[in-house]
Amino acid sequence: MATLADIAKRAGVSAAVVSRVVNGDASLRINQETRKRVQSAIADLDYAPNIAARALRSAQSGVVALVVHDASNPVYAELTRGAQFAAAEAGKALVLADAAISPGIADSLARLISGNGLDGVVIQGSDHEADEVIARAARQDVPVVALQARLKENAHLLSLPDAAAGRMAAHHLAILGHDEVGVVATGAGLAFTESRLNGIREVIAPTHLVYAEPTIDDGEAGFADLIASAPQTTGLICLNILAAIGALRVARRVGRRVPEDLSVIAIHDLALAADLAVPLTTIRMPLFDLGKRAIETLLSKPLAPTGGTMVEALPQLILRQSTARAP
Amino acid sequence: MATLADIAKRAGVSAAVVSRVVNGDASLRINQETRKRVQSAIADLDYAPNIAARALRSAQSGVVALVVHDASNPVYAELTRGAQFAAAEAGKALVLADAAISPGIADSLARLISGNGLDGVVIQGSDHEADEVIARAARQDVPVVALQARLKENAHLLSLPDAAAGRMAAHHLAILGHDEVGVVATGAGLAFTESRLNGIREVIAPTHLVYAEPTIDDGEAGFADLIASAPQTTGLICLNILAAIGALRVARRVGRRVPEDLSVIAIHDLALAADLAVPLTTIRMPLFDLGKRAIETLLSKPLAPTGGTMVEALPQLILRQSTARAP
DNA sequence: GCTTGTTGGTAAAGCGTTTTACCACATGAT
DNA sequence: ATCATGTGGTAAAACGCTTTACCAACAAGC
Repeated sequence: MATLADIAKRAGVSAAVVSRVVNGDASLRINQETRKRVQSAIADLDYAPNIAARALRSAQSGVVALVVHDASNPVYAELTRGAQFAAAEAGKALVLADAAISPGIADSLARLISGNGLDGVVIQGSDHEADEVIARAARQDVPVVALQARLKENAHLLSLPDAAAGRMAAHHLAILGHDEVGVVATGAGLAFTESRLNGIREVIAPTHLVYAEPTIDDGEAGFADLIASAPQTTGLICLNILAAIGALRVARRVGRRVPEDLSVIAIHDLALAADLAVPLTTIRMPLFDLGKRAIETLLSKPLAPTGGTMVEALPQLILRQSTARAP
Repeated sequence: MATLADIAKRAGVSAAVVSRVVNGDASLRINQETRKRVQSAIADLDYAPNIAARALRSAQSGVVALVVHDASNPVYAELTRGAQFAAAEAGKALVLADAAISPGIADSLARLISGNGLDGVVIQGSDHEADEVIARAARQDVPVVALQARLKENAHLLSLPDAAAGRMAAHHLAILGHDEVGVVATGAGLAFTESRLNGIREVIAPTHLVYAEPTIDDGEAGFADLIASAPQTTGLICLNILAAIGALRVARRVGRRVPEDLSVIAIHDLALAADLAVPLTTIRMPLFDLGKRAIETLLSKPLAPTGGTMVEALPQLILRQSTARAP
């Protein structure tokens, strides 16, 4: 409502002074009296700088975007929270874009980016849309942090400790004596999937591997295939907890008792995992940290150029009742 | 990168023409040839209008905010998705603010609002922070849609069919013959809680009522109280599914079999409800619609002034295995 | 020759900030 | 007097767009 000029008039100074007071310009030499006058004028008139004018002048929008490919996946809720936390901390607004829910989101983002409406974008998933957004961002010198993706040109890559998670899951089954271990993998062809699988392979050699989408339904189908072709399986690692829940459904249907006949461990944790028909043993991943670090990395100047880093926090084994000694 | 002036120069016209072409100004009389020239200049230079300049000039930011009080609550994920859908549809960016995760979010929002950075805000929950935001928005003529709240000055209220949900839940237990029905209510003092309770009371008279927060832990504590003071209870209505999951934990702990000894029905549905130790019978609420309608209402001109409406979609009974005939 | 209308545009004033340069004035030292 | 040295500011030009008015040129009607 009130503008810089209004404040200036009321305080009997020029707009420039007000601007520099508001922004805490250290190079401004000002009398304490004058500064007080300006400050009370600001308080009196309840002044707040116009966002658009500031953005126009300074070529900084104060907005960052988080693109996820499916926000309804509860696993990513933590990620989003972490990102929100860091964005709030940095005084930036976070806009959320869900590729699944908003078709053509890549276009809108591209328009935002081209129009200088974004100070940075965090992008999760590495499909065609993501590539498009990254390319666009690169041309405008908008920093990009890619999560859990393959190393890209023009983007800083941030990863979870996926190999460690794989190792942990495999190790847990190994010490329980399982030597017929199947894997339901999700995210075929994605970098983090490979890391998890490599982690597993460092410890044991899985006897069977199927790919599925990270959903309950698809985990169901995937594990049905697996158990049909490898009925001797006594241990199962699911790279995603939703897929594991699907697998649990199948196990019950085909009469495998969990954990007596079959041990199941999943990557990613959920509060509700404790309340499932069989409380699920999981590897909790530091997703909050991932989201937080993503925004922090994005906003750090200078942005580490096209590098790759991993969040420091470690995965954590959450022991519940879906795993036991091999029969 | 390219500006209006660049396009104008390349097409041999004035910037005004380019602007009006870009915005599809119907009152612009222009030769087809000229229009083509402008359009190809735009394509050639890959022009996109500068968001900030446009926002400054037109006093419209193209951004709407959605404030939820806890985004980690899976129940509200659907709400958020609906809002995103509608925002994308309308070509607006949606910024997400989580009161739980970002302390002082009210202040940041206030600053955004005062700085003309928001075209509207949807706010869920009705605590002090919410009131503050609403008051601020009102002073700047920024439209507000309040969800599931008490009717406010200066805000348009949008509700779920809460009374119907209450009726449905109660009716379901009633026809199963339950006459000792307890209620774990959430959101003490909130309007939608009262509506749900009223809906229940239209059908049956609950024999016992406790209040809890809509979390698993609190549901646990709440139902523990209830069953201690009203051990004859055979039917339980939880106004929130997380609370119901907590109640299920207690039931197991104290040796009440669900549904043989105790029938449990909850408001709000979750995909995972089917995979719980006892698959939970629920009333699914049209949360996606609520989010979608919220944004649509916000953006409709003129905004229905300070009224109240309800989403049209009805609650839906999702029958699973936590309810049965009264013993 | 005058009005009247139509076509196809243009000029220029902002919108509210930020920032770079510049400057008036006072004080003290030479 | 003059020169330096602060002190405490100011002027004005952008930033890129939208929009209101206005207008030149030409044709048609009479």
